[in-house]
Amino acid sequence: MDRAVTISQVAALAGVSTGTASKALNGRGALRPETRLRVQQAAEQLGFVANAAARSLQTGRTYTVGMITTDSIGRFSIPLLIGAEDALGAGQMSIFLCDARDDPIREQYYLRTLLSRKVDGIIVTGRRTQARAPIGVGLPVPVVYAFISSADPADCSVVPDEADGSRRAIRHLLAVGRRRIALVTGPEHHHSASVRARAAEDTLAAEGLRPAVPTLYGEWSEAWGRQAAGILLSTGADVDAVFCGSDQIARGLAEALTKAGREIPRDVALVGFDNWDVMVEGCQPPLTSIDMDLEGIGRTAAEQLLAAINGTPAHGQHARPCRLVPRASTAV
Amino acid sequence: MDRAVTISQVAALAGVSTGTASKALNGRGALRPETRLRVQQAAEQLGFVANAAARSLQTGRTYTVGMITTDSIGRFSIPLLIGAEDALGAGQMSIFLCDARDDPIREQYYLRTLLSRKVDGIIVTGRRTQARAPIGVGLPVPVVYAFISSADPADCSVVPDEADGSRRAIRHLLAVGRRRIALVTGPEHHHSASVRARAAEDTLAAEGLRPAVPTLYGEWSEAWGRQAAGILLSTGADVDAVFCGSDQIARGLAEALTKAGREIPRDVALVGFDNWDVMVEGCQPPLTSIDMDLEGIGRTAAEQLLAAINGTPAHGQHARPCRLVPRASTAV
DNA sequence: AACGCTTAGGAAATCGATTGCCTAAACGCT
DNA sequence: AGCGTTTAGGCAATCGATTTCCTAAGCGTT
Repeated sequence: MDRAVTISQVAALAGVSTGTASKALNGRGALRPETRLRVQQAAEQLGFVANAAARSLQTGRTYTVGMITTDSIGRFSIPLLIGAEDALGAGQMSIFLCDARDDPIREQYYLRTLLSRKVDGIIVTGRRTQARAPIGVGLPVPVVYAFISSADPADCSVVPDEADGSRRAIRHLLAVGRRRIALVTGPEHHHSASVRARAAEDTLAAEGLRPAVPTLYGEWSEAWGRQAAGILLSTGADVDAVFCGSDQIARGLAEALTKAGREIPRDVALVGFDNWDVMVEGCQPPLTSIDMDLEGIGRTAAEQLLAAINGTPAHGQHARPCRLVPRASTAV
Repeated sequence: MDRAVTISQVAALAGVSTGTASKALNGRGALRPETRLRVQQAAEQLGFVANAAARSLQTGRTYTVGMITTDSIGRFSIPLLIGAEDALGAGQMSIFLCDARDDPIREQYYLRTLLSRKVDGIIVTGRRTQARAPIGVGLPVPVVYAFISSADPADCSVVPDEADGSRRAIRHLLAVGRRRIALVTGPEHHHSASVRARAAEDTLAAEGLRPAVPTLYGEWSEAWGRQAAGILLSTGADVDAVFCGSDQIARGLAEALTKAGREIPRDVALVGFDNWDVMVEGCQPPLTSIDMDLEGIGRTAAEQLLAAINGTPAHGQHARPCRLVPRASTAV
């Protein structure tokens, strides 16, 4: 545990004033190249690292951003975080991660903390059931919502275009020759579930088709997928494909259908949603799925935040397209 | 975007000096209760939040810690992070999350950044095949390794006692009457795989038993689990239980065994490792598993870090016991 | 030689909060 | 009434780096 090195020590070693040392290290001012070099070597020798607090006190910038996950840090937050880090890391910014755990009190507490730390901006994220209330109004720093969206249209939100994902899934199933397509998804009150289902239905309708059976709403679990398989089988409906609201549902369905003697994809083709590695690869056969490109969303959100920090804020909701990743569960 | 409120504005509004305002807000000095209240109300009214940079410049403490994940932020990092946040949040500290992505250059870069931000301490985490080299020597702040351990025994590491987990798994299988137990796990060169396997073998040996077949090493995947099932069946060995090195392996095994007509747990009991919710619950039947209590490890690591920050550092490797979570796959 | 101009680098203010020291007022005591 | 003691709160230094302004030295020119 050494003692921290300050710029005055560097200046002293190089035989200059602290002001000159600062200029030398930051490439400012008019200095002889030789002096500059001398200071840099002194800094190197002492292992000098500038105190960020002192610097930000002077400059007003901290080069930090806060990331508040409103519900718990989960599977979805990781790629978002990685994407954001990518975009920010290049600009040398650090991220404060705050897990509000779906508690408004915690959320406001974290917001306060971030403001006291004078972050340059804030990214708000979380799994969405629907648009959320803005985290604050008249905040002294820009805020960008990622994955989740703000109810205030003046706020900047970056979200996946889930309807686009659904359309891709349905078009893909149609392209591989399926026509009797069923939809199995999560809770009806969940924004993602209803948006995805509706877009799928609309895409079918555009082809003059309807779901093979009325859309089945349930939960986001494998258990529900298995249960839904039973329901589908029991109706006797002649289904040749199922578009699922999540990979977990798809996987449960795959398991139960296989057990009941249906062969995937020959008898029934399957498409999931999320493209969650362990699920799509663990599924038998491997699962075709829709990828929301969460990393891209994280990256875009961070870029929007940087733009806002630099004075050119974007507004409104930015929907990013999804991507279909074909695998054996829909192979022709 | 309001302008930030400083303590001088609060002081002015309350009609006192900045020094007095500071004392009033921090409960220091000798002030009339009435004055204190007046300042507090002024602060409230203006929405004053102290500038953390200015404060830390003066006090030397930043109330922030850095968390560096050496390999990518993954499934294991989340509970660790949550645990750490728990322990630190209570003490009002914030966490800088840095993802080094298994790149030593990035790692050193992040270390530098954290030091410039004068974090009070650093938690290093990551999944590793074995103990890692210390992240730095003679650092000006305390460091605690979580989940992963440092090769330097003088460093403080908090890790799961994986051997303990294995013993619990084997004892549980013995307790439910199994004797012909097979072991299927990850790559032999992977520290966790070998430690878990060896502890399991030793526990069996202590009962005068040996694994039903030589330990099968492979990868940490469901695919390997399925493949291993095939191997077990083909040897014709009369196995009545399998202890797997991960939940994914166990799940693959469960699927393949069921398909081959074996009933779980009647014919073969299964124990996994990690207690990963989606795996243990998705498995049919639900999987008995070993929980390493990652949240507890994160919490303990943070507590150790706080202790070190407060001047009483711990040294050496602290192994924390695991927990067996019984489910249907080993039900009697 | 005297003047003006450029260049290199120093001195000091500044950012915002904390804190040690000091002083004026109020109080109690003889 | 006078003196010592307590109390309340102000003043100013401080943390470390940046930045503006300023000055001294060095140069060329006539």
